Amino acid sequence: MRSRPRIVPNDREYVLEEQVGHLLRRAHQRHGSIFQEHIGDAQLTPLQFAALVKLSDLGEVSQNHLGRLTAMDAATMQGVIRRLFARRLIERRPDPGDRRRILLRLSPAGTERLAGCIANGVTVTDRTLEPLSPSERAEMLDLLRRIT
Amino acid sequence: MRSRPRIVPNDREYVLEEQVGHLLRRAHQRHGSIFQEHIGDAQLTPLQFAALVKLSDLGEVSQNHLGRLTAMDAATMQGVIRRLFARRLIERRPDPGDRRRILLRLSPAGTERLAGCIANGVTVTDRTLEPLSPSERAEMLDLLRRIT
DNA sequence: CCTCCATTGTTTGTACACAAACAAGTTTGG
DNA sequence: CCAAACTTGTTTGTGTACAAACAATGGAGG
Repeated sequence: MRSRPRIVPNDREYVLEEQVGHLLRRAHQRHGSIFQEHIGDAQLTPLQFAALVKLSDLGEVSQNHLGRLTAMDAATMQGVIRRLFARRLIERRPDPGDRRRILLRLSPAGTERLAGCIANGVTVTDRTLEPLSPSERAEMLDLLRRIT
Repeated sequence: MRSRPRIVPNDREYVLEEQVGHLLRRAHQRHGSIFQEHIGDAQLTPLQFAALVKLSDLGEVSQNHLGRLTAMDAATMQGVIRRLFARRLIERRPDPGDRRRILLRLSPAGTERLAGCIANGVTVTDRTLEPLSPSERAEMLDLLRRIT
C-alpha cells in the first residue's frame, strides 16, 4: 500500500477539496444546475433573473447602476442587457437628465415572465439549501454575507 | 416617504441579496479577485492551479479523470490543459494501454512553479475567510461541503 | 467474432467574468 | 469659465462553464 508522495513536497498539506475557493466554485456550479432545472424558462440565466428582480424592485435605473446592484461589471452587463432586450423582457430609453445614461425598465412581457418565475426562484434556493437544517441555512447565509 | 411597491407583487419578499445563489456568486467573485492578487503568477487562474495541485498529488492521470477530480467538464478541461501545456507547465503522452487516453503530468517547470505558489494558495484561503473566526471558518467549510 | 454501448477527447455555440482601452458626457476646482 | 478628473456605456481579448454533437477506441454479451 504505497501512498504516493506528493511531487511538490507539501508540508502544509494543501488539499484542494478543503479550500474555500474550490468549495465555493462547486457550490456555485451546483446552484447553477438547480437554477436551470427549476426556474421554468430554459433561456433565463441566473444573472438575467437577478437583473429582472432588481428592475422589478426599483422600476427604472441606469445600466451601470443596475450592474452595481447585481454585482456585474459593465462589460458583463452589456451582454445580459442585450439578451434581455432581444427577448423584449426589458425596455430602454435615454435619461433625459444625463445623456450618458440609458434607463432600463421591465416591459409588460418581462413583468409577466418574472411573476411566473419568482416562485421557482424560491424553489431553487430551497433545493440548493436542502441538505441543511433551517438553522444551518441561516448560518450559511450569514457566513456567505460576511465573506462577500 | 413613499416606499415604491414592487412591480411584480412579491408576497414571498424575494430579496436578491438574501438568495444563496447570489451570495455564492459574490463570494466566488471575491475569492477570484483575492486569488489573482495573491497567487503570485498573473497568468495562473484558480482552475489551472487546481489542475496543477491534483497532478502533483497523483503524478499522472488522464485528462477526463483530472477533470472529474477538479470538477471541470471535458470542454472546460480542453482549454485549461491547452494553456498549461502552452506554458510548458505540464507534459502529455498517450496512454500505452488505452489509445483514447492522454496522460498528463507536471513538467519540471510546472513542479517548480507550483512549489512557489502553494504558500500563496494558503494565503488566498486565509484572506478569503478573514472576516470569520476559526470556528466559523470550519463551519463555513462544512456547510459548503454539504451543499456540494 | 461482432454488434451494442460506454468512455475519451474534440469542436462549436452560448453565456458569464473581468481587464484594458476608448469616446462621449458630466462634475469639480482653481 | 475652463481644464482636469470622473462617470457611463462600448468594444476587444482571455478564460471559465456547459450543452450538444462527433470520431475513435474500448468493453461486454450474445
